[in-house]
Amino acid sequence: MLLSKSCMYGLRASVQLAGMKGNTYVTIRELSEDLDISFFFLTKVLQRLTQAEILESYKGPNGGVRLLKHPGEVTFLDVVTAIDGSCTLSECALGLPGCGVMKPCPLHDQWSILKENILEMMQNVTIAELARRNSGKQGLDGFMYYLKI
Amino acid sequence: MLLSKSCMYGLRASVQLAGMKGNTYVTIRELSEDLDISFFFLTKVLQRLTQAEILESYKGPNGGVRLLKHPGEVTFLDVVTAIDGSCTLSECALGLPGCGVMKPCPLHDQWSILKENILEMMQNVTIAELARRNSGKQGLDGFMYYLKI
DNA sequence: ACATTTTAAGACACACTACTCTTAATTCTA
DNA sequence: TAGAATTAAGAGTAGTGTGTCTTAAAATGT
Ligand code: SF4
Ligand code: SF4
Repeated sequence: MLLSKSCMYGLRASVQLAGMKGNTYVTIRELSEDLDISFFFLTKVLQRLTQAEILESYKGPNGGVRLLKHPGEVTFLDVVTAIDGSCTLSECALGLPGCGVMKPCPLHDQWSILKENILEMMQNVTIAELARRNSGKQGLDGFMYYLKI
Repeated sequence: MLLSKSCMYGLRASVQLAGMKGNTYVTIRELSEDLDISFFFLTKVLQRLTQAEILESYKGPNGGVRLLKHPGEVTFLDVVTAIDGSCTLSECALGLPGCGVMKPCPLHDQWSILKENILEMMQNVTIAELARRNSGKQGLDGFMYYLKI
């Protein structure tokens, strides 16, 4: 699996938040129900996004989490690195000690291109764009489309 | 990490074997020392390749493992699937339940192309080709180049 | 002040990967 | 036939990711 489950959950939550009108606090309980993710686990994941200053949290009644930055300025990669650390793409094909550009493994030329493509996509796609693509499917809001039925 | 350690080790061993003259049995002990991999762990990994009929093993003195097929007919993907099962690429970006072509997630169009590129590379690159690219580096055989110095 | 709502933080269990070691089975050689 | 070499199979350990729960802290409203 390229991305960890924590990452996927964080992405789903971020996109869901980006797709909501206004930027009010949403409870993690509500998010977890909409996205069909364990409340306890999602709480842990979103704490990392809060620490990374991608989300902002507020305790107490009417509290919850919300996006701290404009969704157009938060990239797919931002969320992934906030959760999984500096990306799962650091090592790769043969995982040789001390490999790299100076000492490329026999797959490096091809592999580094593929890796670059993935990284580029992650850097170019914002959660605002994902939310936009995700809106208005069969009248169901956001990810409900996938989960219901 | 895209590939498991077991996979990387299996690939390194396969490429090393493909790069050797003749197709004689090589002891796992020797392979483990050349590739700087734990003997015990490499034994486990290579057992899977033997079960998958990519390698052939022979017990006793002068025994060891060797390639069963011609290295030009064993792809990168063959080795990966033999070890990690039907590939780490099955799920991906958002890992939504019931997603896919009919119900694409907001990243599917871009992501499926990247995924296809990786799969294509894995299917097109044989261990013979990797061994060829890996030969004759600074006079050191195969992966010794990376490990020594 | 007090009860309620909500996130934060930490402890815990489970599964899986990575790794280690022991024993059994097979084969060769003397 | 005895002993050494070698892989096969299985048990055991450590660490990490995933998931659950409990307690603490903060904010609200009465
Ligand atoms: S040489 Fe390049 S492709 Fe090969 S393992 Fe290192 S970073 Fe990856
Ligand atoms: S819709 Fe496509 S890209 Fe998205 S998670 Fe499913 S298979 Fe992956």
